[in-house]
Amino acid sequence: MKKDVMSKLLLIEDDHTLSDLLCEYLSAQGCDVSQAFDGEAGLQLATSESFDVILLDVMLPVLDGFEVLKKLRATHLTPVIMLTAKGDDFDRIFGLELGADDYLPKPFNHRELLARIHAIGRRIDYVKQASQQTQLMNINHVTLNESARRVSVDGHELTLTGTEFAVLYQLMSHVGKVVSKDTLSQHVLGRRLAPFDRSIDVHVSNLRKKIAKYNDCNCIQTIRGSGYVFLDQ
Amino acid sequence: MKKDVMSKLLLIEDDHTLSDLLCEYLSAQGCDVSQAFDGEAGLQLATSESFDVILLDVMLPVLDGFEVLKKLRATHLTPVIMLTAKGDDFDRIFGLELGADDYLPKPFNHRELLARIHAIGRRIDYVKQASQQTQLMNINHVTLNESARRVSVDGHELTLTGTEFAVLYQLMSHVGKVVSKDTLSQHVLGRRLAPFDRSIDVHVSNLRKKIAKYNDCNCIQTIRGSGYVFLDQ
DNA sequence: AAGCAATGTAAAGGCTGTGTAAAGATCTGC
DNA sequence: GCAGATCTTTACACAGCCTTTACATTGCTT
Repeated sequence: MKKDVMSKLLLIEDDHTLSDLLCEYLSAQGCDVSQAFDGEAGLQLATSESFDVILLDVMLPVLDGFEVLKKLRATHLTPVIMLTAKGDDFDRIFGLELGADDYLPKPFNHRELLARIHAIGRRIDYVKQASQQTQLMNINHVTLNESARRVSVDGHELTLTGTEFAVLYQLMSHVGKVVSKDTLSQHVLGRRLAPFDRSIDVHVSNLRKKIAKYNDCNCIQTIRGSGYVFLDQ
Repeated sequence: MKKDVMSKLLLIEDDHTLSDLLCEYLSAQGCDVSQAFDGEAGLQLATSESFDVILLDVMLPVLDGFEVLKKLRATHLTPVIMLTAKGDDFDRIFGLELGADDYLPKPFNHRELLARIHAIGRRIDYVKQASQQTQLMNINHVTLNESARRVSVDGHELTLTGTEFAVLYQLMSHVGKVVSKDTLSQHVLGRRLAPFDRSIDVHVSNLRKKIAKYNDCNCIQTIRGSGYVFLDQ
């Protein structure tokens, strides 16, 4: 929901002045921006780290933007917004058909760029959210009914608070996957996890206690330094 | 990939001539297009059926495009591409910040519109695909599950510390390539490698010991003076 | 072969993340 | 405005594990 902040971006642009300017603006808007100044360096970075969005200039030394995009798409699905001085249709269409997500002709308004970055992030969040929706889950002795907001353990109904339910729902809808405390905090409490904030720990502790009353399956495991995971089996 | 054909579209546009023209073109390209000629009718259709993408003109009778978008977003997450005669920045930014996925100023090339429709469809497919498949690496007897943070050797589950997992992940995601200690230190420990810092060596040592317990494949090799490499087979 | 630098690895603090009880703050329904 | 429920903060105990240290070993250079 508040993913707006902290997009991890890669800016591939050979004009140092423009690159620094953009970098400064986007950083001020809460993005984490990495820079590359030619196609090869950009591709190298793009394939070795993972970014939320890549901003890719078309006119680049060493390897041009289209080449970078083509090679990147051979292995990676990272969203790409192409930037270009050339404003003609053909270029735009070519970029989009090669697999770019968006295309922004220079000169552009910085705020429009940010808005387009957000648009892509938002769409991805929506789809992820939609694809994880399930009504009734029954995993490892625990049954969770999403729409009725009810949970039972081996048939024994639990009395959970809203937050406890939300935590359990997050964990159960990602069975077997580690869910970070930050993710939990954002989805359950609606805020980033602040240092020394122990709320999530306490909710998990209470949740475990309530579940353990009827079955000591230890279904909620701690992954030190990473988060919590709901175990299947 | 094969989503190219048969996108289900809703075109909300009051100019009948343009609407029919677009409709004809998009249909010829294999899209299933519904038409609405004012904002209210469009919103009605948009909320009662489900579309892959909605093409929304800004200047509309009864309810303008922004209003339609705002009301639609209250309940639906359908992708929206806004179309407008007004080319100014503010309009575009406003639309994007309201929740539009893309923004295309008139007059536009039909092929560009199609390319942008496809770009959105493609992104959605990618995300769906990515969010339902667990990232599994299986190299040289070692299986690593990224999202669950679990590792097994010939089927035997390993108990790794967070740092050991991170080191192994770095090495395995660059199979066959030498990863320098400095790179490892930066990605795994979050700091440059300082002189006399032996942490990485120790973690690699512990990792090897744990893996060797189940299979002495010596998959992690030392490249003296350069770093470490995870060997395939 | 000697010497040096890079690496392997066991062991020992010491720091950090986590569990949990209890107190304090905030919300909610009446 | 009150009472009860719920959430957050605080505090302390504890375990895990990261780093350091020290010494052994390896491999390259001359």
